[in-house]
Amino acid sequence: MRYIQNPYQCPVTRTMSIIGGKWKPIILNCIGEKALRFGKLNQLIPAISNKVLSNELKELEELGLISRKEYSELPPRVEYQLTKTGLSLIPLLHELANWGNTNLAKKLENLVK
Amino acid sequence: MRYIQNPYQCPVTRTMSIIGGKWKPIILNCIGEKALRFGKLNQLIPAISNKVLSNELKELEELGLISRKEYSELPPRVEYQLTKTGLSLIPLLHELANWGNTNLAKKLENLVK
DNA sequence: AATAGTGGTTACTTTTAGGTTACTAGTATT
DNA sequence: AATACTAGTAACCTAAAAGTAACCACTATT
Repeated sequence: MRYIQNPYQCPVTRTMSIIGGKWKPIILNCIGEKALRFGKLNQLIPAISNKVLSNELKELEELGLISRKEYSELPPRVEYQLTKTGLSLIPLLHELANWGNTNLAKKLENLVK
Repeated sequence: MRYIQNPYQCPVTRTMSIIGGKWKPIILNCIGEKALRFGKLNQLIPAISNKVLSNELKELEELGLISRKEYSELPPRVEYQLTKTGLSLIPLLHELANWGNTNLAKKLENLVK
């Protein structure tokens, strides 16, 4: 693999830029196979602000990992779902989680806020 | 999985905190099966400054992903190698790279600097 | 008439990651 | 006597990510 020394061309770093944020893996995992509304996501992830949630959802949509369906009702209803690409990421997220649980559980306990 | 809504307790986010930086996956991948000196790493990854390289290596060492061997010679010689844990991460990095190449190649072309 | 619920936006501030440049100690070389 | 080599460190700076708090339109409910 060439150019791997440059983050902008490193495929791992590029993948990270999609799932590496503070909230993206959590959001993707929360949605899972379901269709969730904005408010529901906000409930499930109470520590995220609606501004950040809004941003992350927009980015995930632009990247083609989630789809946004707006129903013209009142009060408004918007549902978010994983796309096929988004779904294909879930097993990888679980592998990452497993690796972390196996190899870093002790090291990272003190990181927990 | 409980508490996944809080990044500090989310196993994916915790794993990300290890491999999610701009340089860590590149460094891990460069070392691979070899034992590399500081200067050699700096050559292989010319875009990283020695301050940042030094920091990253320290963090990777603290996390138990690489080992640092100092030879008391003059001029000094220090060699970095992946630990068993570090080596176990390599296949995961490749999976991430493959996923990105398959699913994001087009989306991310414009991100390349 | 006021309040609540929905899915956000706006403006501003703080935090964190990463970058730049210069510098160090000790010896060997020219 | 000056310079080079190694593996860094120190002080400072910048840009991006994330957080905070207030606000919006529209309708339904009390």
